[in-house]
Amino acid sequence: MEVNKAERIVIVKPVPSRPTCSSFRSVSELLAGAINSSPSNACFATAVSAIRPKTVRVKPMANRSPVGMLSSQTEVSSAVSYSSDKVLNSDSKANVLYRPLAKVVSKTTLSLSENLGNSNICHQQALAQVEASAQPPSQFKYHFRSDLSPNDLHQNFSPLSEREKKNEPSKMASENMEDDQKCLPFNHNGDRYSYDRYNWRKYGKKQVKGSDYVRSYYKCTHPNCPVKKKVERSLDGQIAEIVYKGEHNHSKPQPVRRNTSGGQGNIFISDGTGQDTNNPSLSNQLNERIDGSEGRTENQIAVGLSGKGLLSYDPVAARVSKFNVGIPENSCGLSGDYEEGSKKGLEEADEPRSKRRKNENELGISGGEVQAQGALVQSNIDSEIIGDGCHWKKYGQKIVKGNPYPRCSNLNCNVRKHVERASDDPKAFITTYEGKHNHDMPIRNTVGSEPDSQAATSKDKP
DNA sequence: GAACTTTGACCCCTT
DNA sequence: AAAGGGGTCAAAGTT
Repeated sequence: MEVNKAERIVIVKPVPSRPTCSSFRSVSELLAGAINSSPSNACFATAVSAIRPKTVRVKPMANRSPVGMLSSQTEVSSAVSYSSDKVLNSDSKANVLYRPLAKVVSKTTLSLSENLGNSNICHQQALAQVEASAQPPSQFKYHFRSDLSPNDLHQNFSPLSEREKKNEPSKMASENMEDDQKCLPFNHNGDRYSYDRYNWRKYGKKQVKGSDYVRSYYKCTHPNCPVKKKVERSLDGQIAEIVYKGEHNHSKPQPVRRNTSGGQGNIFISDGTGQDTNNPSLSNQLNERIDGSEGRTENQIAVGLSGKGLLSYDPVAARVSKFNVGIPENSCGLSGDYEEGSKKGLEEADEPRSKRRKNENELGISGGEVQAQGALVQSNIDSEIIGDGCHWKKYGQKIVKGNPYPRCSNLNCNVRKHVERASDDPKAFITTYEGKHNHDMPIRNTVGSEPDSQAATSKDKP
């Protein structure tokens, strides 16, 4: 990878602000609405919490970067985000990492995914994004954002098998809440798995100066493992950024395979080939992507994820893949850090931690992974109306310097959307938004679009 | 009582 | 050299 030291690395870190929403609804209402209402319900997005960058933090990283930090800026930058036409070069010090604008998973998508009966859509998308960005980075920084709460997403993407067992809509909300706990990524030892399948222990928490973010510090619980990660979350618990540091000196915790009566796998993907999972292909994907984004020296993974977009693992994921409804184009409610995201959901679920832990122990897959899986319900990128509910017109395309990803810039009103995708994998893509819509979103009635909406914009609408 | 999180304080690095 | 902020520690609190 080519290194351009003349350039500087700049991380633009917007500070989120909440758009006002005249029609607030309770979580249960949202859930109910997501489950029962039609896909075209534009209000869903409105109801979903959203974070929109209000200001930006420009943080020169060159000096502070640990060894190897951002050394593969190419992947990082390109994979994460863009600033207009600035080409983000590898190790470039001039790279600009934009924190993607908050996005909302449209009701349409939720409905669709529900129809598909899987919870992997978002997860796959996340994986795709990660994969797209997961070049051999020494430093990784993923930026995913979503406006869905763990419950929001999870509720709507609950596993098919789970739904099949539940016939009473009125109970779905509460039961799904419970499912959240059941789907916590914990290993058999009770240690908490993150989406990355490592175990983390929180050792610190701080309010990020000059922003609304709260930063949590985690250490890998594996003995002598030097890996740490810090997770930034907005006040409402949404994960804004995850940064990994260090290299694991051990393999990922071995998953415990369990089968429950409901046919819920709750299985962790093995470190190897993934053959011991219900979905080998998926497993491979996960491993590849996860491996590609983690465990590298001084990796900095700022994953734009939705701490709230948690989903339970659905062994039926394979089914989802079959549907492959479309090409993901954005980061829907991702849970790069399942641990973080799930926590919020758990707290909201108001369930005793002891119980949570118990449930957690029964699970092997991280919600983040699942969530990413679920992100695949997307429309084609070149569609005039993309999943974010807005019209987009492709006005350019270029090969990102330093990597093979073509980059498209869609222009609409004041908003630009950059979509980066791997040439060899149409599912691997990174979407970055710039600017703010100055108009209402077109109303769609079609199912099949995806959750690629910009939260604030959507929320401002009635 | 164990395990984990929270939180204030401290240390160190950067500016 | 001083101030400010980030990262870490460790006691207290929570489940």
